[in-house]
Amino acid sequence: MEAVVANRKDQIHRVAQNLFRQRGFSATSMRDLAKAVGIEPASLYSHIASKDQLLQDICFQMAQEFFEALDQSQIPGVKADEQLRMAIDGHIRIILDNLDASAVFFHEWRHLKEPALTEFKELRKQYEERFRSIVREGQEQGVLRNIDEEFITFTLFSSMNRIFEWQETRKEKQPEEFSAQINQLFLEGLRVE
Amino acid sequence: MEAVVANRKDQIHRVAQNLFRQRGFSATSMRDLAKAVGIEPASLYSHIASKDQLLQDICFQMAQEFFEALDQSQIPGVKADEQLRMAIDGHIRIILDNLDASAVFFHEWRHLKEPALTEFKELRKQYEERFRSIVREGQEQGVLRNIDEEFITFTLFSSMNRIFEWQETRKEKQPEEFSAQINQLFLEGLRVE
DNA sequence: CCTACCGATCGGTAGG
DNA sequence: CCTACCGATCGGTAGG
Repeated sequence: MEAVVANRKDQIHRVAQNLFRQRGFSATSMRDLAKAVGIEPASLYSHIASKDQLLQDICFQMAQEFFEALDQSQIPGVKADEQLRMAIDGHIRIILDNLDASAVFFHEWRHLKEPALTEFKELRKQYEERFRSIVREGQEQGVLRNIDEEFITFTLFSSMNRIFEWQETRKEKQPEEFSAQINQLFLEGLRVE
Repeated sequence: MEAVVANRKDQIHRVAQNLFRQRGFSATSMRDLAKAVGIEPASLYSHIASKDQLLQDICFQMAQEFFEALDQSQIPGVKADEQLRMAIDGHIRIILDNLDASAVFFHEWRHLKEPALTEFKELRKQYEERFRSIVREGQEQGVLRNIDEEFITFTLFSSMNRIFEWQETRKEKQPEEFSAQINQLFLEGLRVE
């Protein structure tokens, strides 16, 4: 029975990620969610604590995925431009592997309740700071151009974090090519020649 | 009395833009809006037709602003790279002049009801196509590098359309510098040397 | 996992 | 622009 409960919980999470992405967190009711899962609304609460907790789980699970990918891409002794390339690859891979959850992560985090909201913002700040410090390192090593690293990182995240929207507008292009093209644009544009 | 009504209507629009930005369209109630304006909820309907109409007005007014700025930046006989620079300048200026409305435009358009939703997507598609055609022109003229113009335009919009979030995270930097830096990144990165 | 149900809140209208 | 109010829907609980 434990296995069934675990599967149902996973199913609820998957369906919730999809609905929250399509309609937004606030515009998705627990009745919508229950119907899409195929059970009565009240039955959801055998598997999850609350709608708020559901959003919290989705956002913090994604945060963990991003941090783990970043940890793996930071190998000591590797030049900063290569570290940046690997960090970009990892970040984009996590998004592509979790399209619905990523959309919720980037669009719906505002609806987190305190103290989760403050903690979320803090984690995001730390994550972005690690990218900024790689850029700074690259500038100190002389392998990256000396453009304001606050701006570069902000723009880099802007570009990466909307990849999940690509499919919503156009489908001819494989999203996998994104990583290579983002890297080309930012690294060829930034690398000292 | 007409003047008073017009002012009140403008005030409702401004307050709504701010609330929809902060809390999202679905999570903002007409009671929240009325309270922030300083009148009773029912009194809102002397000035606006519905909550849906309010969102629709905000989104389509912004769409018009963007198109007008683009029209003004397209001067015949000007080289495509310079036209792109002016189009970027205009787009970013509209965002900076309408921070709350821009945030609603970019985040809350999903909640538009049909047929407005379809019309909105169509307008956005047309607008983006005009940028893509400037990039293509630049490539044909040999002044812009031959990187996939779908990708370039998508990434360019990703970078420009999140400028309104800059102040939410950091305040040290003037948003006005953005236009120059986006242009530097994309045009120096793209321009044939 | 269901039936039955709660109090709260929603967008909006009637009538003045 | 207000008072009074409508039907619908919300997240969630009790009890089995």
